Amino acid sequence: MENGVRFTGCTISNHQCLCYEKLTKEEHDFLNANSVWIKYKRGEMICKQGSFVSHVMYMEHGLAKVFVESGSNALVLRIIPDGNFLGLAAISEQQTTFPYSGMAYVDSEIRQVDIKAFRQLLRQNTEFATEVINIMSANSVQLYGRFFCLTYKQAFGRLADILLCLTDRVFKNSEFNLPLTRKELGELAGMSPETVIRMLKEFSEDRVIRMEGKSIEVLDYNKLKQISDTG
Amino acid sequence: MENGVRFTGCTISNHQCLCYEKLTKEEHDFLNANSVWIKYKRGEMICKQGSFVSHVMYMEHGLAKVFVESGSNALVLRIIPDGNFLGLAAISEQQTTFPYSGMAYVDSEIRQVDIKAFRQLLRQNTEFATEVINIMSANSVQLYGRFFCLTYKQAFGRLADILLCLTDRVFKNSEFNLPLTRKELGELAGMSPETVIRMLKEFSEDRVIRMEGKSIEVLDYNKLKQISDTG
DNA sequence: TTAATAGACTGATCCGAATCAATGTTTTTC
DNA sequence: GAAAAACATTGATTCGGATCAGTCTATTAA
Repeated sequence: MENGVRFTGCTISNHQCLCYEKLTKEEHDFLNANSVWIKYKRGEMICKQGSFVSHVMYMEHGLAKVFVESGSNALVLRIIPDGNFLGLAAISEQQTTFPYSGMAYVDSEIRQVDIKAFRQLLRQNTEFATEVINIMSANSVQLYGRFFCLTYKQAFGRLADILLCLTDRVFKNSEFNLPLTRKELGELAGMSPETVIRMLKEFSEDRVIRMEGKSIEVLDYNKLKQISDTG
Repeated sequence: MENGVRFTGCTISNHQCLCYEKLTKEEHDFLNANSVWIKYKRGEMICKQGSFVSHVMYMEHGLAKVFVESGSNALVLRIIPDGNFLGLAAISEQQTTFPYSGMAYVDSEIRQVDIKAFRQLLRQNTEFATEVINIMSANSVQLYGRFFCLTYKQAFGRLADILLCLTDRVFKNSEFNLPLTRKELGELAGMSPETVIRMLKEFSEDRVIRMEGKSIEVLDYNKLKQISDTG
């Protein structure tokens, strides 16, 4: 691949969120005093595109998608596992409304931090601000790759990307029980549910994966990588 | 449109870059002492995806594209007019190489700021850091819209977006002399050069635009907006 | 327990836009 | 100023994947 860069449609930023470690004890207490923790059930909306921003959201544990929608189309920007922010666009003073929606894939617990408190920490603790910049930067780079793949890769390459992302980053296991419908998988890979089904079937027939209802096992990891590269 | 959000494939972030105004006189001098100004001709590479990052780039005057590439495919992330950074991904300590390339559309002058000096200013001046966060945030939001459009809109809608972006934001005039080839226009709108030509011809026949070689005039702005919305 | 509904799957059809091929036109280059 | 190269244009063809329609299956609700 050219320029040492290999793009994938992977939906998870590979940045380890370290910003809380940059806070002093007092700042940490201040943060907690200005936080609430909310539980969401699978399918519940965590934030809604276009609504007013009043807080920053952090995934304590669970799994969620962050997506933009218009009409009947939805595009998943990224998926949020434990220990990540559901996007940080909200920290800009100019951004008064959410530019995306968030929805829980599984039962999840979210920490909401008051936006004013968060911004105050950004102003008073430079290390913290720098770390937040690092996170935003990593998110952007991840999105570039995903953007490229959804624009130029063919369907099977995009689906391979998502399967790799799920094994490598989300479930960290070659076998997993998918908490997503075929339609949701389609939103991730940028294709219709029917195409998802056909592609998965094809992967099964080629012994690249084994599939049984919601359970998926990656049998031939390298082949999947190859499909991702050439697709 | 739902949720008060209207996506366009527009390539320019609508954020006014204010971060230099946040600097003190001394910091400004420090910045200048750590800057060099470089002139690029049309078509010259300003930065190359995958190469080491040593500086932040700021467009003093000119026009450039920032794009990702792999194999023979290129995807324009955004275009950079006067007074904007060519992406800020470089300011993250984790990001040692450029995640994208930059190329001058027209003869341009770029200010290069030493990355260490820039990071120092980020650490010492919180207002400056906050403003940089605002810029990154605006860039992200702009990219979400562009991502959505290139994924879901049809070719004529995407091309309408680009034409609107060129009139409204780049040239700020309903008539302009396009410094881009059809191929470059295609990279912007995410389609092949042939499709660009066919669509432009169709727009001309429908009296939405007037076209004469490199010169384009938008005749029916509202129709173009409508095509952008429904496409 | 049954009805209702959402999701999974299959096959047939259609369409948007890429690709290919060929020609005309403009811009560079020597 | 001629040759070469890059770009613009047009038409024909192909194909990936969406859409549509229908069946089957698994949840969920009454």
